[in-house]
Amino acid sequence: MLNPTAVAPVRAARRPPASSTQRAARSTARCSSCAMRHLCMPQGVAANDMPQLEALICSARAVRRGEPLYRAGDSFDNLYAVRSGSLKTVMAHRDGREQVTGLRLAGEALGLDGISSDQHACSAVALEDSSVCIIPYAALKHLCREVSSMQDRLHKLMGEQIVREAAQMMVLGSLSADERVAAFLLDISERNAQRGYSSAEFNLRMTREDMGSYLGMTLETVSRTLSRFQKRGLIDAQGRFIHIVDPDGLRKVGAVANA
Amino acid sequence: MLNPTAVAPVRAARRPPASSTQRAARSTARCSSCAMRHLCMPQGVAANDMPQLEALICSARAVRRGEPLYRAGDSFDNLYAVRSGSLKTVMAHRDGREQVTGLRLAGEALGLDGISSDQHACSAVALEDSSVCIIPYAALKHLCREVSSMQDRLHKLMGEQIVREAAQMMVLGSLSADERVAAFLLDISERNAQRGYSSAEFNLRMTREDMGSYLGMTLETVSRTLSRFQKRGLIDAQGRFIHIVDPDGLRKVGAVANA
DNA sequence: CGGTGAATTGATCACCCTCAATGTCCGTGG
DNA sequence: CCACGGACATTGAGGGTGATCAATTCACCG
Repeated sequence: MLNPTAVAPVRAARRPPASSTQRAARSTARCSSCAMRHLCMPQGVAANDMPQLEALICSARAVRRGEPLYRAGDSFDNLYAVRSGSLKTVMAHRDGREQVTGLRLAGEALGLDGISSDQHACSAVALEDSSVCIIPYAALKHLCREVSSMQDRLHKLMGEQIVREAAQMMVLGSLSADERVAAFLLDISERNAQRGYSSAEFNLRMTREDMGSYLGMTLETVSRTLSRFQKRGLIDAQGRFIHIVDPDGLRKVGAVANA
Repeated sequence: MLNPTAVAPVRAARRPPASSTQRAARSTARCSSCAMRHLCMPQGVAANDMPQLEALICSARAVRRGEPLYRAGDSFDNLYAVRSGSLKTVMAHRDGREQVTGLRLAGEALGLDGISSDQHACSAVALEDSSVCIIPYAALKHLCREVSSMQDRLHKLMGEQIVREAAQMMVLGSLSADERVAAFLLDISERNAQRGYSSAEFNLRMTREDMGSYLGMTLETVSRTLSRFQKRGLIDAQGRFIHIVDPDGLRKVGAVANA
C-alpha cells in the first residue's frame, strides 16, 4: 500500500532518510543501474547501442535539500533526470518577485529551460535531498542525429513540457482557488500513479508557500482550502503528508460548488 | 513610421485588407519567396542544401479569420510558421471552459503542442485572414538528423516556447491586472520590434475577451485598465488599435502603483 | 434603419489577500 | 531535561481588487 520510496512512512520523514544522500555518489558515477534508464534510453534503441549511451550520457549528482541544481543565468550544458527526490523550478521577475513554475518528481526531466538561450531561464532547487542523472546536452544532440528513437524521445520530452505548461496556464487563468488546489493534488496523484507509486498517499515536500506560489495564491489560502477539503472528507492532510480520500470528489470541486 | 503590414492605417482595417486572402494561394504553392525563410532555414545551413529544403518543407496555407488552422485532438503532422496575419492558440478544459494560451504573429512558429502525443493539445484560430508555411514534421525530423544547424533551430524553437510559457505563468500567477495588461502590451511591442515593425503602434486584432482570457481576467477589467492607461497618458487606444505613448511608464506600472 | 457584435462604463458583491495571533514541530543550547 | 528560537502551518478579522450583472454607446452590415 505504502510505497517505500515515494511515500514516506506516515508522520515520519520530516527529514529525508539519511540513506538518500548516500544513494547517489557525489562523484560522477555511471548510472548503469539508474532507475530512470527508460528516460535516457528509450526502448526503441538497439541493444548494442546501450553501452555507448551509458558511457556518453549518464553520470549522477546529489543535491541537498534547499540547494540549487542550477540557477537562472547559469550556462546551460546539461539536461537532468530526477533519479530520487524532487525539485522545484523557480523563475524570478526583474523586480525580485519569484514564482514556482514547476515541480519535478523522480523520473521526470529537468533543465529544458536552458535550451533556448544557452542559459537557464529559471532555477532548480531541491525540495528534499535528491539525486539527478546528468545528460550532457551536446552529446545528447549528437546522439539524436544518429539514433532516431532518441530524437523522438527528446522531442516528446520537450513537447510534453510545452503542453504541461499550457495546462498550468489554464489552471492559473481560469480556475478558482479551490479548483486550483484540487487540480494540483490530482496532478501529483496521477504522476505518482504513472511512476508506479501510490496515487492516494504522498508526501508533498513543498511548503504551503511553494504551493501557493505555484498555484498563484497565498499560503494562507492554500492552508484554508486544504482544511476545508479535509472537513468535506475529500482528503486527510497531516502537514505535508496528504491522503486523498475521495479523488472523484476532488474532480468535482468547482463543478457543483457544494457537496 | 507606420508599417505597411503590421500596422494598419489608423482606424481602418476593421476588416482585413482584401488582398490578404489572395496573397497566399489556398493550394500548396512553394514559398520560396517566403518571408519566414529564416525560420524554416537557419543561416547556418549550407547554400547547397537550400533547394532540397525548400522542396521538402515549405508549402503554404491560407486561414480565414475565425477559422481554425487545427483543432485540439487533430492528428499532428505539421508544424507551421505564420507568414502573414496572426493566430491565437486556445485550450479547453473538460468542463468546456476555454482559455487563450498563446498569440502568434507573423514570423512565429506554431503547432509544437502536437509533438508530445501526436495530437494537437490546443486549437489554433486565425485572428485575421492569415497565411502559414506548412512544415511536415516527419520530414523536418529527418532533416534535423542530417543538418545539425536545423536541429539546433528546432530545439531553440521548442526551448523558446517553454520559456515563454513559463514567463506567462509568472504573469498569471504573480501580477495584478494592471501589470498583466502592461506586460502584455510591452510583449507585443517588443515582438513587433524584433520583426522590424513599429513598437509604438499596432493593431491588436484580438477582442477584449481574447485578451482577458489570455491574461486571466474579464473583458470588462481589460477595458477599464486600458481606459485608465489612456487617462494616465501611457497609451492611446482606439478600439483594437493601440499606440504606446509612454513605454517606460508602462514598465513602471505596478512598481510604484501611482504616477 | 434596425440588428448584431464589440467596447465602454457604472454599481454591487464576493473571493481572496493582507495583517495578525496562535499553535506545532524542530533543533539547539542552557 | 526543559527552555528557547525559528520555520512552518493554521485560523480569524477586515479590506481591496477584480468579477458579475447591467445599461449604454459605437461601428459595421444586411
